[in-house]
Amino acid sequence: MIKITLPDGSVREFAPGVTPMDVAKSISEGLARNVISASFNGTTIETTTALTTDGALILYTWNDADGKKAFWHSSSHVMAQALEEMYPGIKLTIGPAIDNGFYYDVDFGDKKITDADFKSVEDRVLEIAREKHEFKMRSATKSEALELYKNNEYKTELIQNLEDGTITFCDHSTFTDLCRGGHIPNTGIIKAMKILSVAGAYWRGDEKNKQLTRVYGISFPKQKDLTDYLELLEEAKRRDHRKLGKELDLFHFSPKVGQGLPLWLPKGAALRDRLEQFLKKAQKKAGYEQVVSPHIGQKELYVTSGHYAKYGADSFQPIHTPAEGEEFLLKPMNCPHHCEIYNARPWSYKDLPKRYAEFGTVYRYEQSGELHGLTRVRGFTQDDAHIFCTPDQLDAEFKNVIDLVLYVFGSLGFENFTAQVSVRDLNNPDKYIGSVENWEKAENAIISAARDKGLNYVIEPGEAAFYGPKLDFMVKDALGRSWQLGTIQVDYNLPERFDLSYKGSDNELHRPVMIHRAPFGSMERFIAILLEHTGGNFPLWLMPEQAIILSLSEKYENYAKKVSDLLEIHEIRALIDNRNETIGKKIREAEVQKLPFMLIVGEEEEKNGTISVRRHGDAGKSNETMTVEQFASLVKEEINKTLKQF
RNA sequence: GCCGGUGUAGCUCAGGGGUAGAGUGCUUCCUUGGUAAGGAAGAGGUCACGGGUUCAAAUCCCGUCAUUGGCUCCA
Repeated sequence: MIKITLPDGSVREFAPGVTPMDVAKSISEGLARNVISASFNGTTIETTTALTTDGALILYTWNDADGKKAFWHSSSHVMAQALEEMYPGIKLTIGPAIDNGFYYDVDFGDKKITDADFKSVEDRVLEIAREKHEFKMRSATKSEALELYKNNEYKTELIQNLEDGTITFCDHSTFTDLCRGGHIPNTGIIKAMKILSVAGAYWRGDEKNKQLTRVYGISFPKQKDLTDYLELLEEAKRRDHRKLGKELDLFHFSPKVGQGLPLWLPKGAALRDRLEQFLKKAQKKAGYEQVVSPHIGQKELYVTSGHYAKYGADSFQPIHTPAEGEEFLLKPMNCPHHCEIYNARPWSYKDLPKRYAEFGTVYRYEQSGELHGLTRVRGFTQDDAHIFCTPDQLDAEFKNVIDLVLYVFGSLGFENFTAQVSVRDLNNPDKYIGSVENWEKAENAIISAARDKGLNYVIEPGEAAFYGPKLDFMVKDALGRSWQLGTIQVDYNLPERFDLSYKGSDNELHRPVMIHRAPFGSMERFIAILLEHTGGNFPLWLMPEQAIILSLSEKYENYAKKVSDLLEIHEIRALIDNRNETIGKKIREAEVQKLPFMLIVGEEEEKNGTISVRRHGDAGKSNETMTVEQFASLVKEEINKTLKQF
């Protein structure tokens, strides 16, 4: 008897020799439709594999990550088959599943695939899918495998690196591929498939190698899922911060100024300023002190910090200076400057921690192909701070920073986030500087802080910065996309390099520990992500303009002004639209501009001393008439819902 | 940096070897309105830049720049 664990957690028994599809067919109809893969003792089982040992068989459904992976990996085989049929002579390399779909890297030789060809490939994939070919795994010897791929240097290279006896193929229909496994039972489950894009990708990710064509696809068990997915992509396009930034007049790029150097327009600058004031206020309460440092520093500064050796001359932006033997660089980070601020005088343990904060603009020469809107730029402002503390204070300081980050996220409506603890890659010790003991101390401090604060965290080996481990906050936006925002990093290295010290109670000099932290990360990136998360409908407290007064005609101009003055007393930011346009048009434009409140004033309102309040997005609803005072308390109440005291 | 796409009016975009197009915005006039576009007239472009092919280039070819989808990178 074989015990089967069903996706709902219940267990059933089956005779030896059943296939996952047999299992699927024998259980409830609804469940059977959802079963797309199965695994036995953690190993994915192919349809032809007979189950002969007792144990728990887990059936994957579309809702499991592993199920999706098997589904998409199988889809990539079918796509490869279609491509091989349609473009004879091409060389297949690898075709894995990714977070959203799958790709296949193909050497098209002298052939080319373009957008116009996608449809016919998709059609062929679905045609093959409908024929319900089973995916069957089989073992092969190394020499067999090499023989099959004698004309494909990529697969040959892969096979050379495999142990004899571990080589397996997967067959379906007329197609065979070198494959580790992890498939759905048959192609028939693939009901919808789309090629999303093609892009260049280096063989094995190495830019010295030949560039292949990466064909990206996605597939689903239902047509509706594909439609929904494409709709999500459309929504993402509508929320693209580059598009919204233009529509809402927030920022602009000028080729004359240079690539990756954003210009902040008045509204965008106001938004930034509001965010900065918000954080400064919280930081003041948390005991931070603002400092200011210049935009450039001597090359020597970065030689001392170790960044120069680590990143190389090419990633710094030098500036021309009069020839006095000095060499200046635009600062790519604020930490060395802050270290020197700390060094301005000697400190006692009684003075620590020192918390230096600065909205510091930094410049990094990012590769041109990397630049992307505001999320990847060459000049940006970090909401940086460096905390210098005694080793004893590290734990408490780290936790304080976590509290600050959580406060920031809460006030801006990011509720869905996880924490990532980035630690060393133990197999690659040369990548890091600093002593092993210090690294261990720092890593343990971060992990215990994350645990004690009840964060939902994962540990990622190999993701640490070269000078220390870090805790990054990964935020999920309204569309479910994950972004890295705030970061907190422990650093035992820079205090050493800059010879930072404090006098302890034992009258001896000691080395402080340094924490780098940036809740927003960078103003540019944060605003970009906030734009995409909110679709431009920022929290009310942050909105550059919270309301707009729409006069019904020019006759009510004076009353509109009166309302505006009253709003100012209540500290509500409002615009007036007195233009000679119809009220419908003014409303439409205010809606497009995403103004939270539209205050309509006409004859009736003037007579009663009231305003008619329309909320953004309230199409077709009847609107409330109230006094300015009532409106002001409504706004305050709304703001207090998101913007808490720190 | 590498591979592909794109670059036409402030914005969104059509067109295309032989007077440059639309919608919207802008200006002026009419209209003075009740919850997502009132009407009319007008101004506005070296078709990214440089070179080549051609009787003729915005259109075809090459290069540059910018931008965009990826790859590599991300202190």
